Amino acid sequence: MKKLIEKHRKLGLKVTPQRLAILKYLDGNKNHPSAEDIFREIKKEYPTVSFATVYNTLQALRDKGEINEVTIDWEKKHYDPNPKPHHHIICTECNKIGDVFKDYSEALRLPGNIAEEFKPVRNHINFYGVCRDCQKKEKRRN
Amino acid sequence: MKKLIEKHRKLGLKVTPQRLAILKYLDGNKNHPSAEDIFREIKKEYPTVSFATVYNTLQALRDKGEINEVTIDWEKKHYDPNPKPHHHIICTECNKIGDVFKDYSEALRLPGNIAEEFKPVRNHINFYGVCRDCQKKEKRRN
DNA sequence: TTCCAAGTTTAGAATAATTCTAAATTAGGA
DNA sequence: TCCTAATTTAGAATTATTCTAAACTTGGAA
Repeated sequence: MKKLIEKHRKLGLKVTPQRLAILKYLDGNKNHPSAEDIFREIKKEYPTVSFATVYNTLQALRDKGEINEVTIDWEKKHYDPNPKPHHHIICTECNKIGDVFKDYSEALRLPGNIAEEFKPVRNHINFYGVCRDCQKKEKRRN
Repeated sequence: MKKLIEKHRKLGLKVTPQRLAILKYLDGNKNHPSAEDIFREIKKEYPTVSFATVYNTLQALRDKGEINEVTIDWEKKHYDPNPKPHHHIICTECNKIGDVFKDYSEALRLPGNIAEEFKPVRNHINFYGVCRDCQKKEKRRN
């Protein structure tokens, strides 16, 4: 709590109550919330909070490298407070997102012809699959 | 031309003039056009064509597996008439998209813990980099 | 060749995530 | 305590995409 505040002051971010609420909500959160998820949560404590505040804060945190924008869901961005690079898997049935902590970088060399056209900087793997819950539902249907 | 028509009739798609124009525009196109790119092109020949037609056709083709939706650009979808699975690289400066034809699937095993939670079905790698033109521009600026 | 049902096209409205605006407020260093 | 730069807010704007419902076409069948 104190640490959260100090950490963000040091980053040059003013710590407003709304921001603090967002920081607390994100801290350690493994659910890959969307901006709306965050907005709804913060609204409970600060009923007048606006979407702009949520987006502003998320952008500031992203620019400071504190959070990752997750773009595996075409519908909307999700936010991941784990700034360590990693990959994601999404359930094609329910859109649940999971983390994939494994460094594949050795294997991800670009073929020569395209390496001439582009200087690669980073990469991200999107895995698509079916989560446990949806596998169960599938079975029930059959 | 004749082949394009026959091929799509066989897929159960009615071949209208607008569709044929879209098919011809996409055939062999390596530029990863967006829906708007396609719309603007078709509009030259069919000034009353609507976005709905472009999107309908693209969806039909996608559902038949004839084209791939490319989602590497968060701003908008792009369309790739090469139905063979492959990966993409996007220039972080100008959003130009390139194809990466290499099968990485052997290397992309999921770690055990996440494999218990999700049954993987497919994957797609997004590479981010800087294209030749933008590398040149960068140099000029320095 | 003609007919017709199912599929397609169209203009425009609707949707939804995100960004912008400009005025009011607040954090936090001096 | 003050002050300025950053932040918040409500609401409007933006943008890609989807939806709607009426009019029109396609292509197989009679």
